[in-house]
Amino acid sequence: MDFSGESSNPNPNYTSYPENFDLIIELELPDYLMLDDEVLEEDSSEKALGGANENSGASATECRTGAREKKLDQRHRVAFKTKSEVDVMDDGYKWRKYGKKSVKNSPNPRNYYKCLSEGCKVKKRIERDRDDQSYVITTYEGCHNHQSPFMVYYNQMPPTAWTFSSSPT
DNA sequence: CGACTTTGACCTGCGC
DNA sequence: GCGCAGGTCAAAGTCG
Repeated sequence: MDFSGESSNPNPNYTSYPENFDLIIELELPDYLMLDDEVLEEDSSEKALGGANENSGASATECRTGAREKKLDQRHRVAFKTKSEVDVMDDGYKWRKYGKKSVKNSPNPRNYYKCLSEGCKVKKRIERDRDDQSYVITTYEGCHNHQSPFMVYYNQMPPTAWTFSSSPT
């Protein structure tokens, strides 16, 4: 599967999840299996941490850094599983690989990426499902402080130009 | 030559 | 305190 802008897009709606994607993916990507129970756990622990008010409506400006903030920020983590032959799917953001690590109990290495956008600290991890290697598990951590370049590109175009068809006509 | 990837070393958190 | 596992760094290598 190739999500790059110039090729056919399996689901054009996926471009709409830059900020609240933890919610939106579930609604817009029926082919994706949500694995974000970690996020739910963090939600439940929020009260114990003082009840910082930044639920699913949290904006990029509410991202935090630091020890306690880091824990809170994990609530901005979402994982989903996609059946794909390629490991890295182009989600419209620019990523730089910064690490690769073999994981215990998994024959497949885990790859680590950072968002290349200036000031954006979003990270993602990509690994193959150890039970079914035809699936790729992608975990996003943090929230972008900018729009997807892919989304900006389409925002600049008239709505009539929003054709995602790969038809050569 | 610049941008990006690779990969081994190092750091940190957690369980025992 | 120790060891293990996960996460990050940074130098070297690769590619366009």
